[in-house]
Amino acid sequence: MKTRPILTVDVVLFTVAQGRLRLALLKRKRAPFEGRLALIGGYVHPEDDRDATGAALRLLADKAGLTGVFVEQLMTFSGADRDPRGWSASIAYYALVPEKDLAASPAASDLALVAPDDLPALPFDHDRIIAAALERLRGKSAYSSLPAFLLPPRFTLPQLKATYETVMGTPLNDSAFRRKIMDLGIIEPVPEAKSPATAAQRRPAQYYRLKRRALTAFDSTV
Amino acid sequence: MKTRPILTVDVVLFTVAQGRLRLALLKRKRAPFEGRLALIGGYVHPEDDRDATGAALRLLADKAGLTGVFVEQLMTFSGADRDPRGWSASIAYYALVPEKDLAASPAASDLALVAPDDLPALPFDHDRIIAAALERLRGKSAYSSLPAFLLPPRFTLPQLKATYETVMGTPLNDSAFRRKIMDLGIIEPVPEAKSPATAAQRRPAQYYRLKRRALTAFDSTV
DNA sequence: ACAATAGTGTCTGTTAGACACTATGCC
DNA sequence: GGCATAGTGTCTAACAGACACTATTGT
Repeated sequence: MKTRPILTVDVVLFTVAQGRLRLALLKRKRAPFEGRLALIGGYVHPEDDRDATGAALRLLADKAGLTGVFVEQLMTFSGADRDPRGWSASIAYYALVPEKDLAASPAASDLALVAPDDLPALPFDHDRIIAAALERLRGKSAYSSLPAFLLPPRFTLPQLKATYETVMGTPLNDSAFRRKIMDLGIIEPVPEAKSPATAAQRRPAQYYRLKRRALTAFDSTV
Repeated sequence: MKTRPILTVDVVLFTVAQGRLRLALLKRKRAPFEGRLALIGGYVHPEDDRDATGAALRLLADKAGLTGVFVEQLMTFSGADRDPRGWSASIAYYALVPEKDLAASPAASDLALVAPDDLPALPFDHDRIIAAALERLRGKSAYSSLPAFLLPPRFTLPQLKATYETVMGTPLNDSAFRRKIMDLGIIEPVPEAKSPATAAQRRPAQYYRLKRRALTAFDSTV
């Protein structure tokens, strides 16, 4: 048999930090493009990985020190020219992680958090992968609970609204947002749980959480 | 280096025939599952294929005798268990083709046209791939011109409406359909072109066509 | 009482569905 | 003129944005 194509996985890891949507890049430790910032990626390990999603989760654990992250397959980028090593296919994923989880990771210091507008020049076709991930994240956020995965397990509606606004880049109407999010039926109030009141935020807010289904990583068909 | 995973491409080829949505399956000519009906698929050929989309188009040309088909990447199915040959990844595509093109293909007699409700037992995880393709086709049809690729280059609005209804499986409101399709701005009337009137269809209908952009195969990011 | 944010109720403009209506061709 | 399908106009109900209003806390 002739040599098979290279098969890799790349993960676009999103978070919201300092009020902006950012993605985590990592300095490559090996050739090609050693030392350059790039997406979190690596080879599929057929012995270790149950499937490509498993490979994505392993990469997030090994290289970013993260477990229990939301990941979803984006699409596969392939071709003869995208990798100097030869014909390759990269199964791309995007992942959403709360800022605190990132900060608490043992690998936090390795990660460069950059806003999509401030991307450096990236190796391979990682700029195309990021563009596709952004488009998917924004498109899907409009009618799903996606941005909630950028928040801690318990969050208030004002926090959730702010996260949607950060992801989408547009301000939202308050009452319309509440109506829509409740109609979607994807979150539920946490009984008896209100956010602490502070000097700045007088009235406490009700805590909500995503309704039970995969709070952990999962792979959806859409 | 350890052995690399198997990389294949599979295509879910849709058409509308006898008023129903159908997909084309092909008898496998090689092991594993020789002689069984399955999706149109095969190995990626790094020497021949520019990228995975190129491989999908090559497979459609070689195995189904079709060129100029609309194809779009669906997602990639991977894992240790889906193929008896070992850890594999299949980059799945779906394709839309007018019934007449299929009938005119030299390979027409090789293709089995089956409705999604009447699928035989399929090898690999082809049932999952088909389920995902159906969900994508239906989901995306609601707000795009996708179903138009199931029709000839020139079509009437009643034909287009019937195709949407066949794909979605639900009846549509006539005037709302016209409004929406015109608002989307994806089709335009063919000047001076009306369908012939018949005994059954007294009044001729205006022909429309998709507005110029990729009428040929293309690969979109969403 | 007041400041500050959380949360609700209501008005209004836009849009999608229902459906009656008109238009065009062949017999 | 009648029939069959193409295509349009209009009424209405559902929904999203705007925004004023009430609610709840700490000082």
